[in-house]
Amino acid sequence: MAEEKSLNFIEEIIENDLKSGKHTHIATRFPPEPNGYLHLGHAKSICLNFGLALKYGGKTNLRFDDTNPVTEETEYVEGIKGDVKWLGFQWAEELYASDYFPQLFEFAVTLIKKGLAYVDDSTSEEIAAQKGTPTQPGINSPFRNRSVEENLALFNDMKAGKYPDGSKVLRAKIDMAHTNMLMRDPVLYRIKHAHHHRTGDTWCIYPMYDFAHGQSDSIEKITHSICTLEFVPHRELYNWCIDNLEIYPSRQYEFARLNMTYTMMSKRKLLQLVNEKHVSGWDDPRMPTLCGVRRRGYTPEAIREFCDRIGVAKRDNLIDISLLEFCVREHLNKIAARRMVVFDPLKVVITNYPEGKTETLTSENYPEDPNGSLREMPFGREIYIEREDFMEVPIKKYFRLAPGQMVRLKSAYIIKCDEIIKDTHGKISELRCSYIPESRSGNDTSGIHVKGVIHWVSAAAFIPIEVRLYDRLFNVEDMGAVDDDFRNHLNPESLKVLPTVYAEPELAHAKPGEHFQFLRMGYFCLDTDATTGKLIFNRTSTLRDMWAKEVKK
RNA sequence: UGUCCUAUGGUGUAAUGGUAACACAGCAGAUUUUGAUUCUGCUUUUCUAGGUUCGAAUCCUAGUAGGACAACCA
Repeated sequence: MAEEKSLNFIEEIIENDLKSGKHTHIATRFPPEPNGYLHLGHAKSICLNFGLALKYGGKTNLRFDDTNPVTEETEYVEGIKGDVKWLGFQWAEELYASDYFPQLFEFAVTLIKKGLAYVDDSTSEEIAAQKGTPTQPGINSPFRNRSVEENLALFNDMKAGKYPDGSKVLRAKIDMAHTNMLMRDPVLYRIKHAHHHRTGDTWCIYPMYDFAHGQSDSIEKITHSICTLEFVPHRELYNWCIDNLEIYPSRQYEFARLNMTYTMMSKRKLLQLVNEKHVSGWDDPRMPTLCGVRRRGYTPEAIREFCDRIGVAKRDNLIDISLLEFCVREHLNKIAARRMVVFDPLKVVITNYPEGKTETLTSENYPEDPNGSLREMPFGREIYIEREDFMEVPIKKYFRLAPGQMVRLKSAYIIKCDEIIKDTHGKISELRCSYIPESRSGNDTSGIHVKGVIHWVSAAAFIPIEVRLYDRLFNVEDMGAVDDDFRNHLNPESLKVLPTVYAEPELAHAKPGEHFQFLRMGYFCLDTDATTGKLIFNRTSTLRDMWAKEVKK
C-alpha cells in the first residue's frame, strides 16, 4: 500500500467537491502573461495546476493572459510554452484571452444594458482621486449616471477608435463606498491604440485583468481557478462579474506564492536585471527563471521534487534555497557521469614511474550503480593535481598530500610526496613523488591504507576547458525585506570564470543536456556558449563540503 | 485608524477534538578509492489571554504580530 500523503487545502476542496457531486471532473488552467519568462514561482503554480488535473483526472489549459498589448510579445509566448513542456507537462488546449475579445466585448455590452457599467470621461488621476483610500470611502464620478443608450453609443465609439488613449474608460457601476477598493467602480476597458501580438490592430480597446480573467475561466469551464494570495481581494469582483453575467461559475482559490532566500521572483525586477545587463539575459544561469536554471543544469525532475516538498498553503513563506540545492544534488547524484577536472593545477612528477611509459586506467562513470559503465583514462609519469590537495605544513585532520605523506590518486595509485620544488618567488611549482606499483586500483596488493583520495589528470593528455562558477545572485537572505534599491544587494561574486582548467580527455565527448559530476568539485553541464573548439561548463551546484566547514572552525 | 488573509522548531509542511510529526538546515558518529553519496543519533516547535470540552495546535471571543488592498499592470 502506498504511503498516504496528507492533502493540501486545495486538494481538500477538490476532494470535497468531487465527493459532494458539485463536480464530476475538474479543470484548471495555467494563465501566464506573455510579458517575461517563467521563473521558479511559476513552476510552483504549474506543478500545482497540472498536478491537480493529473491527480484527479482532469485537464489543464495553457491560457495566455494577453490583455495588455504594450508589454506582451510573441517571443515570451514561445519561451513560456517551451518552459512548461520542459518541466514535463502537457496542456489540454493552448488558449489566449485575446481569443475571447469579441465575447468579452459582448459581456461588457450586457453589463451596460443592465445598468451595471458606464463610460467615464474622467482622467486616470481623477479616477484615482474618486477612489478614496482604504479607510475613506470614494466619491461618485460625475459621469456615473449616463443613460444606457448613451453608454452603449459611447462604448461602441470607443471600440470604433473615435477617441484617443486615456480619454475614456468603461467602468463597472458597483459602490464607491465599498470596503473593498476593487469594488469601487473598477475600470473594465481602456483605450489603447496599440498593436497586439495576436489580434494586430483589430482592437483599440482592451479589457482589464478583472474583466478578462474570470470570464475566460468561465468560458473554458474551469472548475478551480488557482492563483496567488495577492488576488484575494479580486475574488469578490471575480464573482460579481460571473454572477451578473450569469455565466458558468468558476471559483477562485488562492495560495501563497513562492519566495526563496537570496533571490527574487519579481518579473519586473528580473526584466530590469536583463535590460541593465546585470546578467547576460533571461537565461543567465544565475537567474531564477526556468530557462536560467535549465541552462545552469537543474533538471525538471529536481524542480518538480522541490515544488512537491515546499507544499501549498496560505501563509507567506521564505523557502531556504538549500532545499532546492538538495533536490538538485539528489537527482544529479543518480544521473551525472563522473569526470575528473583539475581547477588549480599543481604539477606532480612521479620519479619512480618509468619515463615514456603510459598506461590506461579505468574508472566508473556511475559509482552508485554496480552495473554502471566504465571509462578509460590515460596515466603517465607527469600529472596535475589540485593545488588545494597539497599542504607543505598540513593542518590537523588534513589527510591529503603533504611532505612524506601518502594519498591515493582516484582510480590509480597511491603516491608519496618526497620533494617540493619552488620557483624564484617561493611558490610551489612542482612536487616530486614516488608511487607504489602494487597499489593500482582494482588489484591493490600493497596492503597500504590511506584515507585521502584526490582527483588528477594526465599532464600529457588533458584537455583545456572553461568553467563558470555561480553563486547566489544577491547577498541578502530576504530580498522581500530590503527597502532600498534591490540592485544595491547584487552579489559581486555571483559569477567566477575560470578560462582554462584541465580536464580528463573523455570530457571532449560531452554533449548538450548531459550532466556531470567533476569529482569533488561539483555538478556541471555544457553551457550553450560552448563550441566544438571551446568547451565551456557551468557549475550547476557544488557538492556538500564538510571539510570546508571543518577548516572554518 | 477600514476590509480581507495568515499565525506550529532556524526554514517549510503535516497532525481534520484524543501521545505534536516529516523534510531541509545545524550538530555528532559510522561507512567510504569523491572530506561526496549512504547509514545512525541528537538539538529545536503550537503568538498571547480568556472560554467551550473529560480532553484544544485544532472550536469560540478578544488581543498581538505579519501580509494584502488606493495601476487605464497582471
